[in-house]
Amino acid sequence: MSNDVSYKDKKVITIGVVSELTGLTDRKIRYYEEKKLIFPERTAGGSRKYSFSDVELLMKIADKMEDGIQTREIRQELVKEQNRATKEELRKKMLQGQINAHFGFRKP
Amino acid sequence: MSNDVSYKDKKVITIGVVSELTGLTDRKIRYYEEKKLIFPERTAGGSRKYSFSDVELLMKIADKMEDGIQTREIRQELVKEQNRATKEELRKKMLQGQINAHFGFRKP
DNA sequence: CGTGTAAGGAATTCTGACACG
DNA sequence: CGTGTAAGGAATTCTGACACG
Repeated sequence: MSNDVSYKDKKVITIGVVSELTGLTDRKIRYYEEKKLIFPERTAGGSRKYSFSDVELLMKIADKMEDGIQTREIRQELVKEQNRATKEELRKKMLQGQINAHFGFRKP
Repeated sequence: MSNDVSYKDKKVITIGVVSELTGLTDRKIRYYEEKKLIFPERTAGGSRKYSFSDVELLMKIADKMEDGIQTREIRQELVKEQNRATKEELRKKMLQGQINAHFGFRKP
């Protein structure tokens, strides 16, 4: 189905590199996780791993923090965005279902 | 000019994750570097950083090693590939030069 | 030649807490 | 609330070398 998202969403970057990439301190990055703004995966040993998408999101977060927006609000915005995205995807799937129902669909 | 290559070629993955991703031991990964097959960058502290392209290349290398090909030969193949790519790029640039010469080119 | 491994050390990351404001 | 920092510990990575084949 999807394609090159494989890289952008793969969680492979450790916090030190994320810190370099975003200019944020480790402390801030971990704090935003605590506040549910970001969700890294972990290595077997417990080290955090982030994706390029996470890095982009962290930069957006940094901008909003600079604007004086609280993590609470940012979190709400993110949840809303996520809901919009989920709904959109659902809408697409239902439409596809209609199409399949109309034109029929059999395995080859 | 180029576009989304930004992610694929960005060196951000530490050797432990690369090891997970490729199934190769750290020892092997470092050895292939010693043999000039792969060229990671370094963090300030000296840790190696790889790109997704590097990961892909390592998997290709692993395949060839399984086929009993020596690092020496693999290296030669890689250099040839690189030369082909460089030539191709040069060819494109020269062609573009011809086009600009013919149709003229002024800054707006 | 390609790879495992033990060795010693340095860099990286982790958590929980105190501090300030 | 958001962030810095010192603390102690564990996981990660590094290099050079010996071993085997």
